[in-house]
Amino acid sequence: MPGQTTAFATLHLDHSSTVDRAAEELRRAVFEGEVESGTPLREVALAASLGVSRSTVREALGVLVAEGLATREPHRGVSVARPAASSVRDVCRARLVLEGAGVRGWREADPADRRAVREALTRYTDAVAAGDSFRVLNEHHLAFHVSLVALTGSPRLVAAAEALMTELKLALAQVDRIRRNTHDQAESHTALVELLEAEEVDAAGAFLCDHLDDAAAQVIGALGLG
Amino acid sequence: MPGQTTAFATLHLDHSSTVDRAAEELRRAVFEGEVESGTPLREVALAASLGVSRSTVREALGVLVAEGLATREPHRGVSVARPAASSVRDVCRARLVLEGAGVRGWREADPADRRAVREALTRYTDAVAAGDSFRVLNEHHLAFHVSLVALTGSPRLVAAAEALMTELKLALAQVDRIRRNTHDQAESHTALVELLEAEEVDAAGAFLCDHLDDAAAQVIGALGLG
DNA sequence: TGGTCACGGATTGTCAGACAATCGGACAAG
DNA sequence: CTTGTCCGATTGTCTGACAATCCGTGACCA
Repeated sequence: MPGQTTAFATLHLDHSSTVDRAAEELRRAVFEGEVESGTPLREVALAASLGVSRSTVREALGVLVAEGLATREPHRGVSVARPAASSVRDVCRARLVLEGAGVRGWREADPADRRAVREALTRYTDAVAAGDSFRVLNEHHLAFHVSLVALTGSPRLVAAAEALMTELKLALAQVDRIRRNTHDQAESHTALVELLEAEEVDAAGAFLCDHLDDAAAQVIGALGLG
Repeated sequence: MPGQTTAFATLHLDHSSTVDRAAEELRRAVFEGEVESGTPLREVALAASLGVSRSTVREALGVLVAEGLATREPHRGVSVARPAASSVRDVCRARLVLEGAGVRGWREADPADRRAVREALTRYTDAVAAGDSFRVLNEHHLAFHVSLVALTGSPRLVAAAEALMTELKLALAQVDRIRRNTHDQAESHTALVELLEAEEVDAAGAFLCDHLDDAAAQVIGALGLG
């Protein structure tokens, strides 16, 4: 029966639970900047607002907390996490380790993963050229960096990198009005990939190191945490 | 008012919630090998067994799932995760990146972190010499490896490493009767630290690479997953 | 024989409502 | 300025309920 597995490849069905959708809605609200950092997320209010029960809200809040987007204090509830300068620095240091490992492994990496890096870059630069919204630019930008980690071929490192990016998106959500020069960013990334294509792995690593240092400094500066 | 902050520094109070204790008990049961991998964790049965409500059990199960110790399939419930050969390999590859970063940073690391590595090693070797149980040996062994990651000074990388170790403990729980030669292991770790003390960072990195490859192969072999 | 269908028990996902424990603040008293 | 007490708000946990879903079993039919 050839073709059976590919026959209805375009069909979808939403298998998401109510908790998933609630968590996603909360994430969106956080990234969209609808709730400031530090805002307490009251269970009853959210339940009423989302039209679900308190149990469901509690579970969704647990997801947010596990992702690091919110913090829970016993008997005091969950509030949107407030990014500190130290955590931004730590995220970037950790990223350097993960992405650096990917960059160093460029030569031995799976060709498919290398192709994914190129594609992530073009998606990003295309979005910049198209003048897309700040949020989708961030999305493509961070996806590119994750694709570097994917060069290691390790799903767990990719998952760790995605967790870091989530935390970073939280910080970026607070500075979305402070538009950095995304065009420069895009060029910088193109240069990085060109170094990789030339197999100048060490140079690419050094480049990445500077890039992440810059990123940390910019975000911290924009947050006014100097 | 000098001394106020340090006055009652030794006092403690258990602030753990029922969910925390339930999750801890489940973890213990998993690591102790009381439940095999793949065993379904039924909510009502656990609630009755632990003497808590189903809501509490559900939340505790969510914690286990988030830690990777169990997997949840929609409408099919939570079961103890079954370690695959590929995941063991991936965990070790990821560990190599994290621990390798720590080892490479030995020279620039905080002296306190370096001391912590030495202390973790002696705790491990002491436990081996004292003929401690298999489980506490694993605990000390993995703690040593985490202390290597801590050389990076990044809490997030340490957290990621701890997540990996949790997954490994799950796999090790299944082979605890297959006693590996832990004495060799201890000597191997001592050799690693001696390389570090001599600031032979590259040699230490290569050593670590071999060590982790061995570890992966041993665990996979013991699991009979070839 | 082999495949489809319907049924019933078991389990999860979600809900509603309840109550004690805890927290934060206001306010009085020493 | 510290201590003690009260109160409203909120969380942590429990109980009970119900629809949706899954899985096995057996009937039914080509």
